[in-house]
Parts: sequence; C-alpha cells; structure tokens
Amino acid sequence: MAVTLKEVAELAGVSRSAVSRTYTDGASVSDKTRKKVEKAARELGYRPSLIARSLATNRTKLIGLIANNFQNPIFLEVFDLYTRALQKRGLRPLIVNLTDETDPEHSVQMLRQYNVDGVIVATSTLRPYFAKAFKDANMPVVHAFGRAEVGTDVHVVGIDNQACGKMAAETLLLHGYEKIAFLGGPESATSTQDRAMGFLGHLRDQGVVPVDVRYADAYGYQAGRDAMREVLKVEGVEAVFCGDDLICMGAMDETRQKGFRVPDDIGFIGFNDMAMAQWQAYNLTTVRQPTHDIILSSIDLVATLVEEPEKSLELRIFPCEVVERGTLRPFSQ
Amino acid sequence: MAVTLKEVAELAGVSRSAVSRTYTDGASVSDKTRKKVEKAARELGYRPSLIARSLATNRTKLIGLIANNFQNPIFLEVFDLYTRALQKRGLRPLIVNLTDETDPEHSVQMLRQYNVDGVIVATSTLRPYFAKAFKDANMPVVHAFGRAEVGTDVHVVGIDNQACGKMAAETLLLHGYEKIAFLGGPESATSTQDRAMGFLGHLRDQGVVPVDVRYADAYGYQAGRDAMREVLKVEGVEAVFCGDDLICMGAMDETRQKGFRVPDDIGFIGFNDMAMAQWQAYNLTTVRQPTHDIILSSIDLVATLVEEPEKSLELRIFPCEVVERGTLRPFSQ
DNA sequence: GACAATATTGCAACCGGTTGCAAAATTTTT
DNA sequence: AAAAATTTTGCAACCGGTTGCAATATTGTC
Repeated sequence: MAVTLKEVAELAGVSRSAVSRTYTDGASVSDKTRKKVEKAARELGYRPSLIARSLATNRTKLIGLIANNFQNPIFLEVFDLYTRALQKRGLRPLIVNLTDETDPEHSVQMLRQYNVDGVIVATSTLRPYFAKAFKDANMPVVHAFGRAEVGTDVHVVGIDNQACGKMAAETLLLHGYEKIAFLGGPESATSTQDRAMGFLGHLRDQGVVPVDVRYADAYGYQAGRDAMREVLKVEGVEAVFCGDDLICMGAMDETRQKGFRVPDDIGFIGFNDMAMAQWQAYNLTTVRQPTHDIILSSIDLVATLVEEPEKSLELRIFPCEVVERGTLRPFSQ
Repeated sequence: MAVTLKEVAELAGVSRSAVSRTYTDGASVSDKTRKKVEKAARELGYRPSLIARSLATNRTKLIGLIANNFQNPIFLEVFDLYTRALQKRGLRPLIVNLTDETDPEHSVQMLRQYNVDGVIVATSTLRPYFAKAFKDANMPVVHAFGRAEVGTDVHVVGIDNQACGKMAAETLLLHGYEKIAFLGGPESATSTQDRAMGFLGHLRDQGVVPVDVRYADAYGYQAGRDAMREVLKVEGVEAVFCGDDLICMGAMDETRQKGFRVPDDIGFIGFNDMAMAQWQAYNLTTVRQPTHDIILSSIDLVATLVEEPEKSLELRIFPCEVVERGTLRPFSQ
C-alpha cells in the first residue's frame, strides 16, 4: 500500500541504506545520491514510516500527557499550548485521560506499550508518587504543575503554591479586609494544601483569624458554588480567597444569587488567571500562574531527559503575580 | 531493556509464535501452553510492544483527532468524551491542533507517518474537502460536527444545522419577539452558514424581517462581545440568536455592560448547551447539540470503517432540542 | 486399536526501517 | 603519481512482533 524504502531505493538505483541515510540527520550521504533519492521519493510520494523507525531506533517521538481534570477550561488552554509546542518540536502528545482511573498502573502499561519517549504529568491534584510510577517504569517523566516535594525523585516544573497563597493573603490584607475566608480546591490536592498553608500561615503571622476555612470537592464551578453556600452562612464574611478561578466563579455566582454584591459586599481573589477571568461578568482579581512558562519548560525538560535520562533532579519554579481586576474593593477603604 | 517475546518464549520453553499467539485473539493456543506463557510473562513483566505489532499488522490503534478551536470550552468537553470513549475501546487519540495551519497537507503527512488507523475531523468550521484530504491519503475518515453536504465523499456525523437554526427562530417567535437579530459565528464556517439559512429562512417565511444580521470573527467570547457592540447600535433589538453559547456569553456581557438587562430588555438564545450554559451568571436558553451521541457515533463509525474501508457513505444526523432557561422573557408577554 | 479429523506447534519469512562494519570511492598530502 | 586520510556506500543483522504453512500432537469415530 504505502511506498517503502525499498521501492525508493530501486527507483533511485541505490541501496536501502542510502535512502535511510538521506532521511536520518547526521548520516553521511553524498550530495549526488541525496539528490537521486529525493527525486525518486518525490516521484513515489514516499514518507518514512515512523512506526518502523521507532522499532529500529527505540524512539517514538510520542510524549505521554497525563491529565485528570477535563472539567476546568484552563486545561483547554493547557492542551492548546502543549499540543502546539510539542508539534513545533516534532513531538506528539499521547493524551491519557485519568478521569476514570485512580491507579497509575494501567496508564503506565499503556504508555509502555506505545513506547513513549517521555511522560508529562500535567496536574496539580496528584501526589508525586503517581508520577513516580512512570519513572519506575523507566520513562523520563516531568511533573508539570506539581508539588516541589523533597524526597521524591521526579522532576517538577511549577510554582511555589505556598508563596502564592501568601501573596493572596497579602493582597487581601493590603485591601484592608479583615473577615477573610479560605475556599480551597479539593483538600487532597497538593496544590490546595500548599496554597492553604501559605495563605493561612500568613494570616496567622499577621494576627488575623480566618472566619472560615473550607474546601470544594473539585476544581470546578459547581463545587465552588456548593462550598460558597456554606461560607455564606458565616456572619459578615468580607473577602474570600478561592483556590482556583473556576471555583471562584461558582462562588461569585452563588454570592450574587443570594443577593450580595461583588465586590461591594464581598470581595474575591482567585487563582490561575484563566482566559475567562477577564470576562466582564467576573472580571476577576486573581493570582496569575505562568502556564505558558510551565508548559514550555516542562517540554524542554522532558526533551532533555530523553537524551540524558540520568540528568540530576530539577525543580523549576516560576513566580506568580497578582492581577488586579474588579473583585476586590479599592485600596482606600 | 524491555522484555521481549523471545525471552518469554525461552523462559516458558515454547516457540516465539506460541507467545505471540497467546496475546493475539482468535489465535490457536492450547490451555497448557497459554498457562506456561502467562506465567513466564508475569515473572518477567512482559508487555507486547504495540510498535512492533503495528509494524507487522499494519494497525496502530491510533485515531487522528483533528481540531481547530482550542478557545471554546466546549472542546474540552469534546476531548474529554473522545479520549475516554476511545480509551474504552482500546484506541488512542492522536491529537492534531490545527490552530496554526490552514493547509491539510501537513497533518495528512504526519498522520500517515504514524500510520493511524483512522481519522476523526472534529470541527464545524472546516469544509468537507478538508476531511477529504485524509480520505485521499487512504485513511478512513469521519467528519464529526461537519456539514452533511451532498457531493462530498466523507462520512459525516452531526446535526442538521439548518433545522436547528429554524428551531431557534421558532422559539423566538413563540416567545413573541419581533425585533430579532442574528449573531452568527464566523461567516466562513459551514455550521454558521447553515444555522443562518435555517434561522433567517424561517423568519422570512413568517414575514419577519431581522433587524440585524452579523457574524462574529470566531466561535469565541471576545468575538461575541465585539459583534454585539455593533448589534446594540440598532435601535430596539429585542432578541438575539447567537450561533454559539460562548459568543452568546460575550454578547450578554456586552449587553449588560451597556446597561441593558437580560432578558427584560433583550433576550438571548444560544447554541450548543455547553456545561457553562447552566452557570448562574448566564443561565442560557439554548439549542442543545447532542455532543455525546455525535462523539460516540463517530467513534463507532470510524472503527467500522477501519474494518470495512469501502463501506458506503453515511450521514448520521442527530436531533437537537431547545433547552429553556432564563435568557428569554416568559411566553406570556 | 487403527484411522481420520481437528487442534496445536514451530519454522521461517516478513513488516519497514536503522546501523556497525568493511569495502569502495574520493579527496588530501607528499 | 603514489600513498594516506577521509568520505561514501552496500551488506547484513537487527528492532519485536505476526502469520502461512507444514509437521506434529490430540481427539473422536468405528
């Protein structure tokens, strides 16, 4: 069916090796034969089979991309960047949807069977041991958006969630808020734990006692609404730090539905700065996570690891920043 | 590095064929040898290499999934369903992000090189000839969310956009609206063209002249806002049919920012019924597209085509329905 | 228990490439 | 112009599986 090396070789009157070398960079071919080969290839419409090449070289150019939150639009932004950036490097993502799974084993087998060159675990809700499962199966692995935890041995690219939590606290205090609530993502998510620690820690240091500390069931809209319903039962909440923009939007909708105004009655600060944070209906003040940097860097790192599997462990941490929009009352109280 | 057939065969004391047959369904192996093989495989942690198998069988279990809109959260829902449903069938999506490309050629080459078993073009903004490029390269292809156009020869799974446009018109008229505007997606998108035709056609049939007909630059939020800004310049618009929920949300935000109330001053009906349509801030009345059915059906179809490439052309059309929420004024005017 | 029918097994070729090695061709040096 | 150094080329083995075919083993029949 498809045109093969052999046919090109015959038409060009050279050996199969010559054809192969024409399409392998770094290989030694004279200009003359290269020309002959290229002409023949053009005539026949030849494209080397990546499958066959993979078998011989043990490289597939496939990168496993593990994700487990397909409810949060920020992941569409993440996929967009990943697919394009990988594409640009001649790599392809092999997406694994972990929604239905809790055990890494199945995914590990699957990616091993496809012989992926590397794995990027792109989620902030899984503990590093999950990423470690891939490492144990001998694949280069990078945990993007992961927790920089000591004691694990997987490369991590992400942010300092604790520092970011602190930034959120500072921002609220700066705006003069005193009755502050924390509305985190799922309590089991490492990102939430760290943000909580940074946020609540700073409040404590400043002598502020949070009026409520609560966790949503998921990094999702409805989860945010449901949790906010509880927060609103606390008398006099002035401001809420939501551990995720989507949660924040849910929380805001619930707040407004209950008749409160944002930011006049209750202020909000979110997390991520997803595209939707700019929407007029929300216009969210939020902590921006440098998604772009994290993604590019994680691709870079995994590509390096493919060449250099024993590279010493790296933690790449990018800084966040607060983006002020319209969900906190003005400074001058 | 990895455990191979050969090693398992040696440990089990059988031929390589026996091992291969153990993992090929439909092949003939006695219980006795199967047991021996499985034991050996377990001890060694053997997994057959899909790459090697692909080379021999000419099947990769990879399905190219072509998409070109990574701005619209509905696509995250689409990806979620695709990845999971394919996964469940032992298939894997190989995602192609067309954002940067206009010419199918590059993607065709790429998917050919990976020798994908089939291709699903999941977009409503591309003309069928785009999908045809894959067919011409001899891959089974299904155009999901595509236009059921006569004269092309690619299988299509989708909806009758024209009928859906008509439904939107009927709904608005039923609600007693008279000064009606159309705010479609990009004019070049076949889905928009068809929705416009159905919508405007029905208005015409009912003797209603639309007060504005306008197209957003993309199926996106900002595009919706920008276009709505123009629509609002028309005196006395009462209701708007937006060709997409996301556009609709942008349009509503613009409307509200300009001081109009929804639905009291201006009513909206969207298209798709994405998850966010239920959000409190929008609570969109919209035409629901049966995404789920379309996706499952397109996977089914492409899987069938893999076995039966010459299967006669199919157009699978699923019905839509109007979901009434809160963006149109009550019936009794 | 002999014979036919059926099921299982191993051999060897093949899928479409890559690559180490030695031979052949070309270029450089003297 | 011959010798040495360098580049290019083809051979053949290999990557890790599958599969048609013939040989062998098992099961069923009378």
